[in-house]
Amino acid sequence: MLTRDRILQAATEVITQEGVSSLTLDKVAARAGVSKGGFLYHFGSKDALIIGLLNQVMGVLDTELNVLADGIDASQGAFALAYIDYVREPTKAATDTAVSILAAAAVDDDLLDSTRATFQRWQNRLCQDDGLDEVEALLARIVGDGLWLIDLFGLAPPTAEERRKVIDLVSNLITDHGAARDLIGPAE
Amino acid sequence: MLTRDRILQAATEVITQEGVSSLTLDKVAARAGVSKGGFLYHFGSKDALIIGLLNQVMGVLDTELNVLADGIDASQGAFALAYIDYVREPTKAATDTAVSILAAAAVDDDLLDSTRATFQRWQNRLCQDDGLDEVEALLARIVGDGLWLIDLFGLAPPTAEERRKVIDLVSNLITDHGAARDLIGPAE
DNA sequence: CAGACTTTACCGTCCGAACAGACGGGTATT
DNA sequence: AATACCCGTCTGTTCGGACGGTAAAGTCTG
Repeated sequence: MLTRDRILQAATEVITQEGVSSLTLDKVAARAGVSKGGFLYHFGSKDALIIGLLNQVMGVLDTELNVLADGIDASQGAFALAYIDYVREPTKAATDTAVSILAAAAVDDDLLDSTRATFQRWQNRLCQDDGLDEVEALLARIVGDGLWLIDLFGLAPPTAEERRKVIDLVSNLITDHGAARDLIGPAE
Repeated sequence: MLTRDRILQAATEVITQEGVSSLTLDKVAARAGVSKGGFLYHFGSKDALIIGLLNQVMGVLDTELNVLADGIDASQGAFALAYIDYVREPTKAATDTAVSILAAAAVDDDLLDSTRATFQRWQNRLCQDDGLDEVEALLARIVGDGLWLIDLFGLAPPTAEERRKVIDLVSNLITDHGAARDLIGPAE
């Protein structure tokens, strides 16, 4: 395994196990089995480490999301369905991403720029490429992100069954196109 | 204005304007117009400051949420409607709360314990006291939290119109009890 | 006087970063 | 093939500075 990858993995472990405040260069270097200088050869600064971390975890998430979307048999809204389907249960990749974003926000908000761009790409794909109703697509993302936030901070997370029911509800809303429009109608 | 309150306000300003990493005792004390010793008289540690911060902002949020719920004319689901209604547009109170939670998570995850308890209270009220369908209530909270997360990190936030449409959709889903059940049905 | 509040001065720790140099594989030169 | 050289990788150490926290003295008010 490349030293660089070992460092990234070590950083992820430190954050998930000991929290964002414990993410120090010394600790990451020690856990990666490399000296501090060796660490700094690969990542010239703490910011560089976090950017590398974000690129990795967001890349994994993006890939898994695409794989999931490809496997869904639906004429429309495959990506939207994949997006909420992805949070059916908390995964390691989702957790890693969440804590990385948290770390980035804690250190310097600007580090999230590329992450924001990725989310914008996802949002565009949800709205345009999927040929889905704009509102339904947005709902899928918001629900996905909401569950993700709840998991991240442990804010009264729903039971597995509740979770399943909500995701099924939104999935059906997306699949059954008439339903959402009927619900939107009366309000306008 | 009491020194203690000035300190809390200063802390909020520092976080929102300069980021979580800039939340240092010196900076907060300076902005509050008090010496470091004076600061430490009111908050014995940085942890104490964050706990005080969380108590304040969560208290404000709780109050505003209740006021909003009282003003909603609905036989059922008033609190759920208030919950998503609250995020129709980003408010200062919501932002303050978000960054405070972020700061707490960055410093020490355990500081969020009381915050978790508050969310659990909200969740219980959504499910039980409101006499609303469990799934619809949970959906309201997830959508509310999702929008809140998106605002917090600026992750491809929706336009005002998109935002309104999604919230209306969920509101109608809650108000029109048949709709959700019809959508849940086919999946079981 | 008493107690609440505030200030000044200081300490120990930890962290991010810089740096000089060691090791070693590969390459060019002879 | 032997020598000399280079460069990517990594090591150990060092340093300046910032930060959280302590202690004790001073001030204002009732």
